Amino acid sequence: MAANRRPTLADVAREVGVSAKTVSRVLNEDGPASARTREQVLAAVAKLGFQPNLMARNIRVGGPDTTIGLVVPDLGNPFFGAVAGGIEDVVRDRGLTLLMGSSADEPARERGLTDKFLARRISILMVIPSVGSDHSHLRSHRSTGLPIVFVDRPGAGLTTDSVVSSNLAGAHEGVAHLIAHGHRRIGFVGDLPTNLYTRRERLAGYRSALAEAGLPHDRSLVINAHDQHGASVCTSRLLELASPPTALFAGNNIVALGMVAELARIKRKDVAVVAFDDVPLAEALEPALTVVAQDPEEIGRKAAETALARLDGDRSRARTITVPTRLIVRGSGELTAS
Amino acid sequence: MAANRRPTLADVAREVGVSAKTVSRVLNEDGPASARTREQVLAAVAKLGFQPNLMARNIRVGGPDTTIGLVVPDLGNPFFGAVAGGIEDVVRDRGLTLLMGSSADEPARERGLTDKFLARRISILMVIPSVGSDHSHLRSHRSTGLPIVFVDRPGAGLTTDSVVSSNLAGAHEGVAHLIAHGHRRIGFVGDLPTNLYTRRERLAGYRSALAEAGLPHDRSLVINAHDQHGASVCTSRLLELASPPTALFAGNNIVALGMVAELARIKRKDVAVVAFDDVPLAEALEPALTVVAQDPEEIGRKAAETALARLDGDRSRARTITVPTRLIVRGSGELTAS
DNA sequence: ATGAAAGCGCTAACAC
DNA sequence: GTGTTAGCGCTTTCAT
Repeated sequence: MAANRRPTLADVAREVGVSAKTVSRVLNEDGPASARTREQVLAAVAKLGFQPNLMARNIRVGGPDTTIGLVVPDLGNPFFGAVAGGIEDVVRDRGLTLLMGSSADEPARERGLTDKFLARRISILMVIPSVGSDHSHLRSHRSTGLPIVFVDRPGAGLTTDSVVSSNLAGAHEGVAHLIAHGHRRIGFVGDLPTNLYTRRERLAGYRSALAEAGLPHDRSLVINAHDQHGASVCTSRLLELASPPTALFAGNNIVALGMVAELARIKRKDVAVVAFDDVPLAEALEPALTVVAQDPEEIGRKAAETALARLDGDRSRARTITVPTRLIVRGSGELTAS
Repeated sequence: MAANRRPTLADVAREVGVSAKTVSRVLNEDGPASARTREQVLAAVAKLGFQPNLMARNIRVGGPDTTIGLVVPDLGNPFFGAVAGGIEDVVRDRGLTLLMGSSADEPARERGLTDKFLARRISILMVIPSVGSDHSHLRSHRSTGLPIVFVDRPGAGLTTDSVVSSNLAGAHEGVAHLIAHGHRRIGFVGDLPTNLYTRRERLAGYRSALAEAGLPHDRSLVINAHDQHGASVCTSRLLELASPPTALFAGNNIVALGMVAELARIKRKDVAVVAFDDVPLAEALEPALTVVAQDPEEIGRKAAETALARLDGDRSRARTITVPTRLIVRGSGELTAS
């Protein structure tokens, strides 16, 4: 009972008293088959509980496997979960299945995952690149016709399609919102590492908004954190400056959580806040949190659509698709500067 | 340039002037190989950009594929993302990769995914069962030695391992907390459909806490919602009753979001609340949200450990592992009844 | 309408 | 230390 072999095509054929090829024909609705044969085969399949071995099929047919490899930094981060959901929505109809792994933003783990995926002959590769990753090794795969899409951040060493949020414009809009309410000293708490693409773009948006308003750029107001707790520490540190900011901009969802938690802890409702990326319960906070919302599902969908187009023969040059962000005004950004 | 064939073992062998088996030996560190041969082979592998075809290998070796199939209801729900992360943490060292798909809680989609996974000859199957699914068709696979684990909810029609939260005890503890603060009319907003395992268990916990305190069970105080908005509607409906509850219990994280959002919207800070499942920013709310926290990563880890033990030959009878919940008191449950 | 033989890319089993 | 043969489970090609 323990380790029974699974039945094969040959087993089914033997059961019916027919050749393997005939069974194959019935199951794939390939060539012709008499009604009687078809019935018998189907009956035997059901009886034996036969399920075709997809790997064996793929190997013979030679085409890629019907999977799509996706590398994310962290499976637990809802942002990436939403991206994955968007991808799945689009590829489901094509019969593609998601192969997923998390890189912890470490290039070595990212490389290990992509190598494994490639060894499986995936149909599409999608990567949210880790900081410091180099992707030139993927060139030979691209030239084999494998669609590769970088998601959320651009890759390095390989020219291919990518899908990102309007990070710079979104941050600009959020900071401009604060400036419009009279703030002149605005703190920025960003991601780590500091050369992370999204952090650089959003910081650039922060700076451009300041420049547009003719405000000076004070480096002491820019600080970075790796996790939620770090963001809390950064927040209190900024507020303890000799000349503290009257408003804060959070560079991502995790930072936003830490920042809001810290402001609640020290009961500071007078500090204006705008966060990049929406968070649950933003409306229930006091004041309700104003955010620059991303659309992770849409990012996933666009990435999937692009990759499928490539699979269908689209040979146009690599594009970068920008998914717009949206300022959702809820109150926390409208506190006026003292 | 477009659809170049990927190099095979034979290509590498030809390049070096050696047999395919020798290349295989070098790459898998199987049998012996002279230092010189090894070098030449490695050089050729690098030159041609050869990557072994894992599917071909698997088919020959006959063992299962080094993947683990995971069906979740919704990729975007952070609870399931955290479960997936816990699983990955445990199986990574064994070289197993996650194959994931979302069922939308529809039995047909769940079945489609498991069938696809099984056709790929996965090493382990993990399912968060949809309401109404039947799993008796998996019996033949179990008897082939495939470890199957139900996660978060028990499956139907198949006796196998499962890992769940202490739903009943957790809900009991949360409701008892409210009772201890003088509440006698406590509303319960649960999941839909009403026969969902987690809802039934948590409702049972709610009832047992009432019974323990000698409180009557008023059916009009129990109501259900499918999504966040529905939970908001349920919340206001409960509060509009002729004899409204003074405290509310939220049956899951999504319901909690809707409930808290609604209470904030109508500015009711006098209603005590305890939620099942933690939510981000619970500490930053006013009052801070008291929750019965689950540990999704631990659920994932336990499920993975159980499955790996089965893979390693554990033939003991099927177990149900219960991962404890933890009451986190933050304030919202301590409002005393008027 | 069906079957036989060959072969996809790889490795097990046996040579030498 | 290395090569040969056979064969995993399936499909292609060509017969019949």
